[in-house]
Amino acid sequence: MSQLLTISETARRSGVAASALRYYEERGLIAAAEREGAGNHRRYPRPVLRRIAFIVFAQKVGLSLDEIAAELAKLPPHGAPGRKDWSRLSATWRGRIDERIAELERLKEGLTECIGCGCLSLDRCRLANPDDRAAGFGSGPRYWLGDPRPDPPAPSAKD
Amino acid sequence: MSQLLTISETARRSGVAASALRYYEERGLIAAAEREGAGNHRRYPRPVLRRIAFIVFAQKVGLSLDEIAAELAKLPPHGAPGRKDWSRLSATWRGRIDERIAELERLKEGLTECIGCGCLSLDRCRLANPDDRAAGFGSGPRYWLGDPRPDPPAPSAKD
DNA sequence: ATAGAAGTTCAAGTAAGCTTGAAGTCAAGC
DNA sequence: GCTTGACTTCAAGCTTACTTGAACTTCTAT
Repeated sequence: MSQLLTISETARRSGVAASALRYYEERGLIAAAEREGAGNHRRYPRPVLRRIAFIVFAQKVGLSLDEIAAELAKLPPHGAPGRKDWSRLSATWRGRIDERIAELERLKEGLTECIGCGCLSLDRCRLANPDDRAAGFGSGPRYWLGDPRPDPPAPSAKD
Repeated sequence: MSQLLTISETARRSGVAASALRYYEERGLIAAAEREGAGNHRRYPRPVLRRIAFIVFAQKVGLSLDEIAAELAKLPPHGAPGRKDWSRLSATWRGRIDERIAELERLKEGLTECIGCGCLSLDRCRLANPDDRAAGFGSGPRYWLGDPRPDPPAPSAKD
């Protein structure tokens, strides 16, 4: 077993399906070595495993593949993120994670206060919890996802 | 303006697009009143607004429309959840929210410990952070989403 | 030399949660 | 009575992140 890994070995060792690896390659997140002399088969240099670990981790943080691709593009094509890359990223990611946690905390509050009271008012909830879907959490109706509201909520009888 | 709301009014007041409301109705999450005498136009009883608020909130908590439908099915067709429904639900939901928060905290830890050290090892990350994608957080490669691993990670040279 | 495992590409399918478009109906105001 | 806008249904499209299948090639072991 050489320096270069076959796709199935990479899949086995990373825990990511071969089809996903091909997909990542197509999207430019990872790259195989020259295929010369390998009969058109992919051969991945070992550091690809770190790149894959990076991808999986970043997805858990909530980044899309596009965003991850943008980060990986700052590295050499076959390089994996090192210490300094991490210190740069970890600040950003930590911020993102904290935002998500904060959102969840607000939801928990809403569970008792805004909604537990029995009013379950959209107006109130929106006040207590404005625009917090922007982080790409869940899917939901598109208005709430950052589209411009066509009309502000009418100041009407409580519903 | 009567007891019954048109779809566009409901949309405006709930902040949810009319198309989404029709979709919710199709999925059985909400129901219009009899359409007799309204020329086949939908008329929603006022409590639908609370049901919609419920739906939006539940989505933020991370429930799928199927799960939300299951909850709403326990209510009368035009009724909105009241105090007692909430106290039943809030325990469950709070648990879910707490799980997600815990996962995010683990990720934050991984940011410094497991990965910040420079190893960025899949094996280590998996040990520190096992199977935590089950909550439907993010998408990622399917193996990590609860599919059986075809093979345990080989105890090999560190990568 | 040849079976069978593993690899390749490309197109199409999947899932969720909607949105959009086409084609037609209904209703209110002038 | 006619236009305009709101409404209807139904089918198809969109997005993300992959998976699956078909048809074919290549490596590995016997």
